[in-house]
Amino acid sequence: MSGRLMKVISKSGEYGLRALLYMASNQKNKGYFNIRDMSEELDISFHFLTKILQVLTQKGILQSYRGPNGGVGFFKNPEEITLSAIIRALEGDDFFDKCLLGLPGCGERQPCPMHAYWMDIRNNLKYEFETTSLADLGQDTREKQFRLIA
Amino acid sequence: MSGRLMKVISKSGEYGLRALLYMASNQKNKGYFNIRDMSEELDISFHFLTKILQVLTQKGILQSYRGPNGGVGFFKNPEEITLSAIIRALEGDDFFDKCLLGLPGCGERQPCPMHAYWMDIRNNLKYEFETTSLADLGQDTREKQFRLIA
DNA sequence: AAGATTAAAGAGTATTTTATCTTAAATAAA
DNA sequence: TTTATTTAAGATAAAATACTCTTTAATCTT
Repeated sequence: MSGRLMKVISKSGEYGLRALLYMASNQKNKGYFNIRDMSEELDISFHFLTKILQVLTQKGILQSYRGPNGGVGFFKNPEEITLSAIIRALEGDDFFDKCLLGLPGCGERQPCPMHAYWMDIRNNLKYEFETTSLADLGQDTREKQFRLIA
Repeated sequence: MSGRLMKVISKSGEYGLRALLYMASNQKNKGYFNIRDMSEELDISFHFLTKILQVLTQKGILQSYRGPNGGVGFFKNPEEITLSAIIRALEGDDFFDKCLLGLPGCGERQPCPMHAYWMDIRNNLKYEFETTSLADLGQDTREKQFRLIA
């Protein structure tokens, strides 16, 4: 029962977010990011990362190009990509609506004991995530040289 | 990549918390709660629940008794059991200290891009969980007849 | 057009989490 | 002291998540 940690997001979520932060903080105006290079830079399994970025492409956050000098690039402008959109793409659309106790259909009509309490916290988190853009985080990462690897 | 939800706590965490809320909202001044009965009442696998409650006993939140009319009861007064203590017992002691990106050793000295931002959110959550007692939640549950089952 | 490069897709493996089943140990009651 | 009851503990199974490997499709270069 120990060893588990506040795992708000899955490994896929962690890796996807790290990749996006990497891309946003290494703004190149043209061209695509090579996934192999990124996987080595970030020390993430290449195939696994590929699949995660695929999802982000399917969700309309990234676009991809095959062939020599191919890779992935932003489809939307990082200014318009919220942390919320990223997390929802990677973790599921109902990410911010889940009951703390895991009860299905928990809500105003049939609340669990934690409902009102947890909703406040959740909504706060939701607001924070909705008002933070990838561009902001990327700029911070670049300027303050924040680390993206262990 | 869909179907995953904001899983702040594991199934063990959900079940353990639900059981504690059940106990706190069914205050009997003497005697122990029978685990079999609770497992049926809450629709949680008996053996799994037993193991979870075992952990809460080992962590000094509950006490247990074997044999006829045995069961589990509070070791500490629910007034003095914080939500924080419960979550930490069930999810690990470092629950509120984990990096959103999963980077080991993330902190002031070597922050990830999310560190300051996430720390604020985490600390807020931590504060909320530390200032909420099981007795309060249990009283609410009883008075407002909140549900603990699907 | 042929070959090289790169992401997409699918199948397969490993690890972790969740759940079950069996046996042991403690306690109580007859 | 025997039997019934109940939690503890350990072994096993199933499901979910994380990761790897192989093949395919798109694109570029020559």
